Amino acid sequence: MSDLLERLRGRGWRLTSQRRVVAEVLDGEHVHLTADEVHARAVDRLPEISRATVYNTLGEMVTLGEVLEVSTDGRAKRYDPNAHHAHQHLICSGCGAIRDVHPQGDPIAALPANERFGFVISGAEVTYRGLCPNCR
Amino acid sequence: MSDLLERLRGRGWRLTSQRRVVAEVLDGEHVHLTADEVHARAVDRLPEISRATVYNTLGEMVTLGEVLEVSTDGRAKRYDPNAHHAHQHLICSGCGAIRDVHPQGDPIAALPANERFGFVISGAEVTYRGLCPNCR
DNA sequence: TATTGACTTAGACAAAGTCCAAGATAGGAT
DNA sequence: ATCCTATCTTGGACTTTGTCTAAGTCAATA
Repeated sequence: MSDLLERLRGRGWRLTSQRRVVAEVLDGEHVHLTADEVHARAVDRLPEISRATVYNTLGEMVTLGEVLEVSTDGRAKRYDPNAHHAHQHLICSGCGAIRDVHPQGDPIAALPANERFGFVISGAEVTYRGLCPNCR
Repeated sequence: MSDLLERLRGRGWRLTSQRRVVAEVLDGEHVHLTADEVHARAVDRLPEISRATVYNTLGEMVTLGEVLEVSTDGRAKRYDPNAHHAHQHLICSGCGAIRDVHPQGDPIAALPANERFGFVISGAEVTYRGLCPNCR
């Protein structure tokens, strides 16, 4: 069983075939899929799995902090199973390709106290935009 | 006429009443409105303006670099007329409030060459998350 | 293996955004 | 000043993305 499922089971999740398949799809390809892309791949393995279940399952994984939601383009959300390794994203403005990247330093440290307006900061997401070698 | 409209006119835009109203709405409130919120406010001034025109107009302003699109929560895109002053966003996880913030340093400089994968980087967006004083 | 609350399903619904063909109009040409 | 025409706008249908509900199913415990 994948690490992901094992962690979820440890939190009281029922281990259903549907959840297993969603986890396998996320673990299997290290790309950033949309919910409907996850559903399409899940259907290959479990033809009767419903869209609602895929949406529910992804949402729960996000709530439990096992998967990250990435809003890349204002269209469909994408799901990133790499939640336990801090990283940011680099997106090609031409073809939409996404790479995980690791900038130096902590972006939160770059925000001075007088720019925090009394907020308690919990995180920072950095999205780099550019053109990949193919689209240049 | 607003600076925004003047710049757009300089680029060959026809100055229609609809575009004037959209620009006025964006200039008038320095908040980050969704397209439908812009439409609702535009209807107050020009009752027959259509949703499609508001979407078109905002999209063109974004293409021309006069307005920024901000994907805050994976739902509706928000539009930020402050495109000519570099800034980032701080979003309250509780109530969704958005503040413009100005972190120190250039986030692009934090991405080492060996993490660029041959991309030509054109920009970086930083989204800080946290809880505002009211939601704490 | 019986029970039960959690899970899944299909389909309706909602929200956000795009597309199209027909009509209107800004701004240059006359 | 008026005409012309490419550009712009409109309403409505359509698509995409996501949520909700009620009824049926099943994993895990006893």
